[in-house]
Amino acid sequence: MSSKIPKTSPRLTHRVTLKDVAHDLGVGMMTVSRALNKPHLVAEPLRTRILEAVARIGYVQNRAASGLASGGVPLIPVILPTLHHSVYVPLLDGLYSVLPQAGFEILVSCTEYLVGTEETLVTNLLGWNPRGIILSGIDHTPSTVARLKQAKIPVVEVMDTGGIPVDRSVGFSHEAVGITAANYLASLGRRSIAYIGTLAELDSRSVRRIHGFQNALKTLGLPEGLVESSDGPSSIGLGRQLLIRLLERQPGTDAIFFGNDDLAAGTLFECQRRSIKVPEQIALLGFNDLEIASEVTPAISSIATPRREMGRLAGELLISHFEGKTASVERSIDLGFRLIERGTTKIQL
Amino acid sequence: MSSKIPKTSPRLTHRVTLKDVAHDLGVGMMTVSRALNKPHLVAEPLRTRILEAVARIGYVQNRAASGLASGGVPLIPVILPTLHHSVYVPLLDGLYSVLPQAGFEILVSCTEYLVGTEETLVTNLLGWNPRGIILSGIDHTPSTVARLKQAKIPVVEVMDTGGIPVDRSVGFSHEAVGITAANYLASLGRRSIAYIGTLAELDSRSVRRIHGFQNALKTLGLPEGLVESSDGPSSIGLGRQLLIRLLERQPGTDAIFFGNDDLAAGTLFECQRRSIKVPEQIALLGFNDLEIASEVTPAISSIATPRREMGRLAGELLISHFEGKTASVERSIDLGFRLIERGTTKIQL
DNA sequence: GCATGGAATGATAGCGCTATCAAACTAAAT
DNA sequence: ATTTAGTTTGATAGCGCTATCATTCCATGC
Repeated sequence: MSSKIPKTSPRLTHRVTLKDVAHDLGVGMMTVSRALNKPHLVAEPLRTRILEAVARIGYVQNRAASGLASGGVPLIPVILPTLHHSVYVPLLDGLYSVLPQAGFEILVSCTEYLVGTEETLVTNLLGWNPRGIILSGIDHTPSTVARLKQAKIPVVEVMDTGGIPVDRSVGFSHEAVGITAANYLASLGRRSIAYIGTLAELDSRSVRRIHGFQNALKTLGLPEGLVESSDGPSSIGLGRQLLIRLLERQPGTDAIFFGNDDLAAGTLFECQRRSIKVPEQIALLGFNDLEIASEVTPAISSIATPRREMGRLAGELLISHFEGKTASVERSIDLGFRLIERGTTKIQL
Repeated sequence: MSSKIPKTSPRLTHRVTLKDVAHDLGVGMMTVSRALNKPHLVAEPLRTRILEAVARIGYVQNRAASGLASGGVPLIPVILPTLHHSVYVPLLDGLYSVLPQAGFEILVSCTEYLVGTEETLVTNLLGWNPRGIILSGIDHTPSTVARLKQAKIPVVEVMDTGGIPVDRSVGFSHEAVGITAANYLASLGRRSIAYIGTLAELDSRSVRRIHGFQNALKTLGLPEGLVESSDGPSSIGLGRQLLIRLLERQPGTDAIFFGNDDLAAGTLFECQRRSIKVPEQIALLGFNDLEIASEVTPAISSIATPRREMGRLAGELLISHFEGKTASVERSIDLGFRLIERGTTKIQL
């Protein structure tokens, strides 16, 4: 025995492998593999013995080996902008409500709106040979798009519509949101309407929202909406700060549309501190319908976005793709949005 | 053409492999692999040519193959309770501030406090052969612990201290938090002190906090603290509801300690709606020092927890382990916490 | 001139698993 | 009994990469 030194290095301590389980039972590796992955292909008595042995020995499938051998990993990477506010969490919820039960694992990554991050992430994530991928937004660098197409896997872009999706997209029109916001605030008789939001370099959705907003104001013959923005992540405190800056620049502002509800909440709190009457003096319209919007007093009017629904649908699109019945669905799905009137735009009885 | 049917199935379309790059340049695969993973081992002119070819051809490393061949994946899975509130996001920030630059990818999973999830997740995640793993909490099923030990990789448990860590732990004592809260509220002259929180089946940290809280009250000779809890995820709205239930059960409550700041905010909002004076009639003490606590008026006193620091330190512990200099550090690190007095416990000038 | 040694590159053998095909066995049909 | 078809199991060949060892090529020093 021990005649030769093994060719391979003494790796991290020897792990239990399929072979160990197979030897233990005196069956072939393939049978064990089947019992685990395609149980219906193994006859009952054997299958039970195998599963029992697997549990007893503590065998855990090596995902790298499995993925390599089978040419792909049952994994769906999701690239979100950030988790620093709760905006994208419902999207994950939606995904989690359908993908795991179809046998897919979800891998969450965030760009934090940093330039170049998406491309790096996409490249890395595709290295796993995932079965599909979910991105947020519809703006990607050309080489990112090339990579995605080269990967020949289904791609779903969420959170936005418009343009030609790489593969499929599920979202809503941010431009339309901006228009709706402007028209609504104008319909309340407001004339000096501003926008408060964050404006990270890569946040083209905000840009489109602002674009729609400004255009609608122009169409209405109203003065150009002042945009007060910062590049930090959206937060309550930032909403406070931006209001202060805004009022310095344009004290007569009588309505504000926000890029996110936490900003609106910050502004509301600052207004209360300064005894500015909301909505009498300034009307506030938030975005995303986060929990805080409905919980403060007065409750913040907001534009609700179908984030959970988007996640669910994105997941379902992928699943139906894998089941081969994908042709029927249109490539770009617009889920719309909903304006919710609350106390910061309407005087409550 | 098409003389033989290939032995292997026509996988997902042929991907660019290392071999393709090597052939393109007329060099060995190993040299390409080195140029990518250990650049210093490849002489300058060749290295540049290789990297150029890689970019031109669009080669992406197959992570499964790489992980299989090298006996592990530069991946650190992190198992958190939930992302449904922003409590754990700073922890991720801390991890992201150190692990990626050391070459590790982070894989986030959540248990959502569901029974059995952690064990399943640990099993699955270990299947990737990660180099280390980060868990939250110090309570795991025996078989989870067995699996972790069997994996022979560094494990860091965050968010809690006490007991014997599987490997290492970084956190603070929830029991001590409970004691501090009770003592502090009592020191303000409060006598009917309650607790409002969530109490998911697996949230042993809440249990320990409540335990410390109740014990401290007993030591002080105060009536047992009423616990009003729910098993849903913590939220502003839930804080409102739980206050309503609490006041029905014990109208004379003059101080409340919360399991999370969003609950405290909900209670504050409900108090304001009901014209209950805070802090005069009821003092509120939150937990975690979330942004909302400092932004509402009156600002909510809270117990700040070092979540970002925990993440950073957990990451650094792993890194130093890989660098072999791990012996010096104690196995369980207590980072403590900090009581922040604000308007909901002290009348502001 | 010829060892000596280091640096750069390449050939080879797996890593642990699954797809494939072949074999063995069973049951039904002829 | 013998074919036919279906079911169950096993042997084998990679998946694409990296660890290892062998080889080649130079510059040194004696």
